Amino acid sequence: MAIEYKTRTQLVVEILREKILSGEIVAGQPLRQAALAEELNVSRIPVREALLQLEAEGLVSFEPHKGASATELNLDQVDELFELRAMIEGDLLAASLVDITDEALAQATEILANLDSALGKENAANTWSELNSAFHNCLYSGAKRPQTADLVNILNKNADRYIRMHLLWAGGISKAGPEHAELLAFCKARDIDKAVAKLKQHILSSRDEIKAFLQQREAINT
Amino acid sequence: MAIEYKTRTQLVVEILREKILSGEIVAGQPLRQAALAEELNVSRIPVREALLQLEAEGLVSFEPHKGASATELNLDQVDELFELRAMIEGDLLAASLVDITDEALAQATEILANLDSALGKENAANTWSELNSAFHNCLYSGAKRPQTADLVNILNKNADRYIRMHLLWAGGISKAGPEHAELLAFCKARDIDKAVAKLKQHILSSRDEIKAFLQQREAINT
DNA sequence: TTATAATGAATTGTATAAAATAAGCAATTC
DNA sequence: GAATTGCTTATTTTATACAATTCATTATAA
Repeated sequence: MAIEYKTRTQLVVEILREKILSGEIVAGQPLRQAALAEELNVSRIPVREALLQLEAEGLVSFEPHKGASATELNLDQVDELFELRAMIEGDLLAASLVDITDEALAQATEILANLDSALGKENAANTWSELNSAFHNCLYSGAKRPQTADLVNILNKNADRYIRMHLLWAGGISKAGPEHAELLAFCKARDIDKAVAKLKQHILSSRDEIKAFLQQREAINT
Repeated sequence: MAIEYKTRTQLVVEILREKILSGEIVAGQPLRQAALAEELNVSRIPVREALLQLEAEGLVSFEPHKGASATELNLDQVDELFELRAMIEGDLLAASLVDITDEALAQATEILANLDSALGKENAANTWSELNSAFHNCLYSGAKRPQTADLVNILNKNADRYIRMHLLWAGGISKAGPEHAELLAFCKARDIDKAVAKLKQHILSSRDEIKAFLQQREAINT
């Protein structure tokens, strides 16, 4: 594999994104350009540009002259985000299953095995969310809709923070394991309707668990 | 209304976006930072940051060390874009109609009148696409889904280039006028199913006209 | 006391200069 | 003569320096 040269900006994007998704940078916290630049040993320009990119992804909000901060989604926004995902990913899956390859399905099976075994281990939240994303992308690979796939990935980056938070707190989306297996089974059977229904239900049930958790946390903090 | 102070970056974004949407900057053409900076009388930093923002909107593609260029959509991508729009906007309209206000509908009626009269005049494409966008947003105002609305607006900025191009070339999406009127009528009647069906058909029929135009142009250029 | 204006520190936004990178062309090797 | 290597130049990327803005604090006046 070729060595990938990356610009400082790209590196900073990746570092900051990971810090936000993992919760190291907590929502609402102001992100001072100078402080980040010094911490990462770069100048403020790549930091600024990284923050702009993260704003486009929805992870950061950037107000002119006032600075950036990690965004936080309220309950309504979580609702909106997961419903968007259910709709778009459902459509994408339907398009994909029409001519998905056996290789893709085999790969999904493999990822699923890793996914289950990842739960107990160290750093579970990070690897789990990465594998989860890979599993879903694998199922969508037949769709040949690159723009839609990009959009789904951006939406997932937003959802990811909440999924990880929930993983850390509750040890996982409790129903994800069996749901994934059922979903994959419908896909292998090429039963589009049932697969799409299962996927939507899967996304919306994780939404429900996350919302319940957020509500609980809110209640404690007031 | 208060005067809005804008950063140079924001001004550059607006200028470049308009140039791309209007076709003044043609797709594929490289966008040299130094040249743009001199032309607009700013330094390269705000130009860079503007290009990054436009990349997030999908109007520009930015390759490290190689520079930026206005993106061009091929036929498949146009398909994908308009189908995404049909799905998301259809869902948004359905949610909106549940409790849209009479004021919003009255406003939409007004915009529609302006829209029809805008067609003959000078600069038709620019004002038309602005009013078209306002009309649609008006119909979605009841949904209270700010994130989805943002997403729709980004997708529309991409579609806009093709809509304007088609307007300039063929004098308008031929069926848009009557389709808008029918759509509004269904909305006023709060007939969600028919309104959504009409909206989707409206988006997809404009897709068809645009694709036909693109195909024709492609045939000529080869 | 309250409202308003002035002050200054902290922070962001922009310009310019320096460094890094890529692409094209000439020189060299085989 | 084809392929490779090294240099030149154009361009982007990053650093540093400076200007503009915001926000909190203090001073002033009603």
